[in-house]
Amino acid sequence: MKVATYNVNGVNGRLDVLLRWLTEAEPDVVVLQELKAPDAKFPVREIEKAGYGAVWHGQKSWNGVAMLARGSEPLLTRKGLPGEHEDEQSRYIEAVIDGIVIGGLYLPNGNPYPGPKFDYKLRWFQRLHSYAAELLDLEVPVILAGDYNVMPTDLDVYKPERWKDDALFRTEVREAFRALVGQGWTDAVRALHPDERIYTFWDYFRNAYGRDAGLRLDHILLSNDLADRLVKAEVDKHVRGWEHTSDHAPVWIELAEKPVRKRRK
DNA sequence: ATGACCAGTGCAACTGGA
Repeated sequence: MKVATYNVNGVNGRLDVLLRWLTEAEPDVVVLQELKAPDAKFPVREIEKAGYGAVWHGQKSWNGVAMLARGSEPLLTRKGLPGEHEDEQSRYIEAVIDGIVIGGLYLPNGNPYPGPKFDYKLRWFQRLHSYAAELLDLEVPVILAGDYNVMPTDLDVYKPERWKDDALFRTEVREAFRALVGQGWTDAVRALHPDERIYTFWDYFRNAYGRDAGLRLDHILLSNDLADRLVKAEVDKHVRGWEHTSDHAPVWIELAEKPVRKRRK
């Protein structure tokens, strides 16, 4: 089973790029972020034509998340995170596919630091932390994938010192990510590539992609039983080099049918 | 330190992104 996360940066504006990648990569499940479209403008017809069932949680102009399943309909279980009733930003969607609970998320950017947007990011992180713990308590296979808008360590940034006061790299935010993973999640890409510089985002400015001045922002977290089934975790970096493309590249994992590794600890 | 590039909205020139 191949599960991917992709910040498309406009699902309609870049529909050609999304469909091209779906055809090429053939993922079984995809969580999408930054739809930048209200519910009524989600391109369900084109996505179904490509062979995918879909659920989505849109919003006018900004944010927006979706989940696609190849050859089936995701069973929607949640839109939005609990804990802040007045939160109107579409940043979380959850569905069950093949017996796996899959959460697709788009964590707030949080810039500029300091300020209300940064505070909202930390609150959102705290809500995710609480809800993620509830998911683990269910003792079913769970994936939390998406654009976390955090580089977890120095290895995930082309030039760490330049980013230390940015909302994507502030100590509080890295600490929040570390605490989340510490609940018992596995960062799939890092688990299989512990020492590699791997990026998932390259700025449109300053020829960032050409210089490989990237950031690792998109992560796939696995509950323990799924971590045991992890066989591959990669970034489709070449997609960032396509014409008219998103500033993020798709990230994906391959899960075996049965456990392939021993439980750590 | 700044600005470089994008999409969306809506028709000029902003906001938000990271």
